[in-house]
Amino acid sequence: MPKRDAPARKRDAAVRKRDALRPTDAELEILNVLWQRGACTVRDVHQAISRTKPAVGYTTVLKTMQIMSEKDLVRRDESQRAHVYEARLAREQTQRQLIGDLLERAFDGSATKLVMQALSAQKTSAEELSTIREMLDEFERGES
Amino acid sequence: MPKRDAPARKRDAAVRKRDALRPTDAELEILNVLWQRGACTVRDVHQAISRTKPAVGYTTVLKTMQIMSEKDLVRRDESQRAHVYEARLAREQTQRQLIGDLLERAFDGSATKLVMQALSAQKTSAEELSTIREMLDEFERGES
DNA sequence: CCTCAAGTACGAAAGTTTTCGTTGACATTA
DNA sequence: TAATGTCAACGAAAACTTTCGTACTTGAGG
Repeated sequence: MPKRDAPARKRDAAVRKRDALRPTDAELEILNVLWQRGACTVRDVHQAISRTKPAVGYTTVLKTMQIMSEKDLVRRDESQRAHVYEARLAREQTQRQLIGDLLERAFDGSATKLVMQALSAQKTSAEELSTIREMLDEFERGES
Repeated sequence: MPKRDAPARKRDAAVRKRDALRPTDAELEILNVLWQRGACTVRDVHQAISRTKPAVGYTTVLKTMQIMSEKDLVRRDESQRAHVYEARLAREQTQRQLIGDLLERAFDGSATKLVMQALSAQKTSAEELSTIREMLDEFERGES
């Protein structure tokens, strides 16, 4: 008869805590606001999101930000009545994490392939191409 | 009393059908096998995955592949007893889709920023850098 | 002190993803 | 043909995500 006993599968909250949590879509949307505007209250974030995305309730944003606080994706300053939230990681750090993740999951770890697809995913302008070229120069000086 | 009435939220399966579904983690793992080995039976995929990832049941893989078939992520040939599955999209297409998605969600649409983080996400070797440089040359010739 | 507005906290529901046990159909072979 | 093995289908549980209603708390004005 079916009855698997308490699988205790997957990462549990405690384990998850510090190991490079991948933000979900809704979380990333909130992080984008925090990165753009710096430390914010829930109301700030809610209003910012409402501008582009019409219908999402205040408490939905609040709840999500509370969860993000538990996951340690954001830091919360409770000294004021309206708590102030701040992204724990810099945007670039999270971006690298997301890319690293995608690299592993879909590109077999090959940054070259990823860059190649990134450039063909959308037409890249001449200026962008030369920006990237300069970047490569710097990388070559810095690393190898 | 709390009781929101049948929100019918989110994309429903029918709507989702054709519009560039983002494969989930488990789905992507299966797609990786299909891209690498071509058309496969469930058993093939299960064995391939078992090699790197120890404990995931056969029926789990089967069910996931059935769902992928419903979502049209894979095509299924039922003419044999052991159905044969094949990725519907080429690897590169899916990669571009995933990148496009990430670009929007976390990079404000800037491919340049993404490339920059991709290169710093992992140390890129000199050979890789020159490969990318060649790629840029081609792009410049081809496009602008 | 009382009320009102602005906040947070709580909990639950619905949606989505991942997991797998069980069943029954169909082959192979002893 | 009966036993054994392989497979797809089904259904459901558990984890994860998103959503929001409701209740409680607190500070400001009256």
